[in-house]
Amino acid sequence: MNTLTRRQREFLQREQLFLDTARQILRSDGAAAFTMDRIAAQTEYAKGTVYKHFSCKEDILCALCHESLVQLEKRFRHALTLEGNHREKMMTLGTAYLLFTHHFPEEFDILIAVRTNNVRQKASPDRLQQMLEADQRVHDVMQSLIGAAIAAGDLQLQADISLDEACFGLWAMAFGLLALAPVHDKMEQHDQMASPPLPPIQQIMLHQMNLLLDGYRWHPLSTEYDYQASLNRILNHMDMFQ
Amino acid sequence: MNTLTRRQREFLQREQLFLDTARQILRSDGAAAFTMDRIAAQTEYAKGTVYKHFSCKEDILCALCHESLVQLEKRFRHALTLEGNHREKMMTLGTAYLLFTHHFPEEFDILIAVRTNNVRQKASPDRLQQMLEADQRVHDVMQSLIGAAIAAGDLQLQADISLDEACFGLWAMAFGLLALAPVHDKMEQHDQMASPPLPPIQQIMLHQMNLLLDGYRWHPLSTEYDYQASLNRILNHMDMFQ
DNA sequence: GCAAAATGTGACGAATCGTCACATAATGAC
DNA sequence: GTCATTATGTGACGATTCGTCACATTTTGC
Repeated sequence: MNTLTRRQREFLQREQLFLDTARQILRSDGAAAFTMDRIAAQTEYAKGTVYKHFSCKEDILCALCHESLVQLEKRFRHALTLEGNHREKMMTLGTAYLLFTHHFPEEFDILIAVRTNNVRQKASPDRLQQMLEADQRVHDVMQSLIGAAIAAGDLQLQADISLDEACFGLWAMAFGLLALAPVHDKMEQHDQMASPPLPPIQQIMLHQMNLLLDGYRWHPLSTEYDYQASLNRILNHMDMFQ
Repeated sequence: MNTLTRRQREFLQREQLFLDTARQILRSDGAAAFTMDRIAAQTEYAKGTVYKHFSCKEDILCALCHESLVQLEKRFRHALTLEGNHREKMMTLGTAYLLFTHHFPEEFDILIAVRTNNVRQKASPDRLQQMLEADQRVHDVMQSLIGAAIAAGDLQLQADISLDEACFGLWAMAFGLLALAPVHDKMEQHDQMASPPLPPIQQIMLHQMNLLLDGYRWHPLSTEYDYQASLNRILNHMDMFQ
């Protein structure tokens, strides 16, 4: 038996409806079309009702971001089930992140926008906290993998680097690559039409992660193992998320 | 003799006044106070006049971003004059970036916001192009350093990694670290009050760059040289920018 | 069946964007 | 110097969107 009353359940359901609608608007018509009125109109509720759930627009953004992070966590957890060594699993995490941002560029835009003070100041503390916790859970998946690699002897962190810091560094690298990739692509296109096309972001990510992980001395090193060859297996493994 | 007429000069001067004012508003009162009306009022021009210069709000953002990138380029060029090996110079670039973002967090917020499609779609193509070019010039500084390191034999890129890609990877790492650092700090604070304080972002950046550059096999490696000891020298060198 | 509490509404004021018809000033031809 | 033409400057305006609130409706508990 459910511990919630019908009304409470309805409330939660409605909240979900608002979020689903908001996300759909964002995906199909972009950030410009993302207005409170539009959400209200499309769900056939009044705007006041939307505000019963969310303190402001940025609050919805944070809620969406929270959901995205949950999605990402799901993908990350699946990524860890890949058959392979720990470093391949780490690469799978990177790939999962990459696929996610490419499939839902608008969502990734939110993940970026949420980094600015402006958004964070407006959103409600509760929602912000929830988001941080989801963020933490994503990190936890990475941490568990790094921990496993250490336990298995594939990796040995330098004394002055904590597990958390290692995790943060890898995360930041992936985020930076994905956030800057679109612009980088554009610059390349403008610069030189005739030159060979830049290796796609996927290739870049493989390279850069290999370099960073080699820096960590995470075995087997890229000189000892053909990670390029793992790529198809990894992509196959993540295929179920389209 | 100036090739511009008085009016053209006045026009440019006024444009600069608008930009300076916009930046000042942003720094002192934050993004929320950043409105076209406010800029017009504070410069004692009419709003229409502002729109004679900028197609929209996002256009100003891009112009500010452009200026910030020019600033950054200046600091980067100074960073290269450090006495030391090439890798220390690269670390100085990272430090310059870090100091810049810490001194002007609002400006960095712009640099982040400008990554989202929403902003890029609204800004005028001209302004966007200008910004990309400034971005490119910053990259060029990095590239020249990497090139010098290669020429000096400190670094040898793998065959499948272009100079441009290497540059992009380093840039992305730094950007990611700096963009995510504030949130990371907050998460740490929430999680565990009693634990030792996280190494500040400066320390993290040193570590992560060391790891990545070790991955590149950029000599001298962090195991062969005490880069921790270089830090003060680097900070001193960049002191002139406060 | 009714009072109190919870929920839902949409008109409203405020803020801001970007435009435009008109005002004012500068320029240059004569 | 005058005047037509061009360039520049203005701020009222319509449109959009945010977030609020007094009131309407529904549900709940008794």
